[in-house]
Amino acid sequence: MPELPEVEVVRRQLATTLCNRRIASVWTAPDSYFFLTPPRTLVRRLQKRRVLGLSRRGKYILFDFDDESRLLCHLGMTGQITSSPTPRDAHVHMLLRLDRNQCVTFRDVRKFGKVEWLGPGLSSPRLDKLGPDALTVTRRQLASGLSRRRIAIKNALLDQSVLAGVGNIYADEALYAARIRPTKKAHLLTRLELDRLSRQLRRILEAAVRRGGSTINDYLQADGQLGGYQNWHAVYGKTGTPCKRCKVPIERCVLAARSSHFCPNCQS
DNA sequence: GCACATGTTCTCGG
DNA sequence: CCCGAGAACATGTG
Repeated sequence: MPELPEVEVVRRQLATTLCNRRIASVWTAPDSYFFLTPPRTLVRRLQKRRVLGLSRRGKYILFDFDDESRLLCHLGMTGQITSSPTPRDAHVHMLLRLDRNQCVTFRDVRKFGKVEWLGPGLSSPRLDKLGPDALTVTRRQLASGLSRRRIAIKNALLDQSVLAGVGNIYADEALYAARIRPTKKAHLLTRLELDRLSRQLRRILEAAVRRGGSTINDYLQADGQLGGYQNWHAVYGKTGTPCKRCKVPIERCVLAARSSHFCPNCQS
C-alpha cells in the first residue's frame, strides 16, 4: 500500500476502533518472515495491553500501549491492516482479538511488510533514521535536506532519510504538479522550485488522504473499502496519455529501478 | 515465459 | 563518504 496517505488513512480508522480497547488475545501465523520480533514474544508482549492511540512516522504505523511499549508496523508493498471483517486466507499473518468479537487483521501477500515490538520508551533504528514527515515538511527543511544531494530529485524524494512518507506514486505526482523533471539534480532546484515542491507535496498528500488513498492493486482502508485517489492521478501509470496541461503525451523513464512518469513538455 | 508491481536493504564497483 | 546499478526478499497479475 503504502505510501504516506494510505498509511495515514489506516491510522485514522484504526484509531477510531482501537483507542482505549484492550487486546484480549493474539494469533500469529507459523510463518516467520513477516516478524522482526519473534511471534511468540509478540504474543506475550501484546496480550492484555490497552491501546492508547495510533501514530504514524513516514510509512510506519505505531500502536501506542498503556505500558509505554509500542508496535511498529510497515505495510511493505501489499500490506493490509483491517479492523473490519476479513476472510482468513493464507496471507493473514497476525490477528489481534479485542472484546465484543472484534478483531484487527494483518494481511500481506508479498510479505515485504514487517512488525516489531518496541519496549517501553525504546525507539528503533528504522525510526531514528527517518527525515521530516512529508505531510508537514517546510520549504526550509526540504531545502536543507536536498541541498547537498547530487542525485536526481526523484531519487531524493524516495529516500526516507531525506523525506519520510513519499513513494513512487506521490513522488511522480508532486514533481508533475511542481513542474520539475524527475531527473533534475536535487541540489540544483531553485528557490522557486523548492517552494512549489513543498506546497504541492502537501496539497497532493492531503487530497489523497481525503480520498482514502490510492488503490492500485492490494491497498484497502482499515474499514475494507478501496481508496479513491487513483482516479485523480495526473501522471502515475499514465504513459502515453495526453498531459492535462499541454496535451503532450506522458513519458516513462526508469530511475532507482522504478518507473517514473512525467510530461516532457511542462516539467523542466 | 516475460514484464512489471504503492518498499527496503544490501552488495559491488567507480 | 557519495553515488548508481543491480539484486534480493515473496507472490501475484496481465
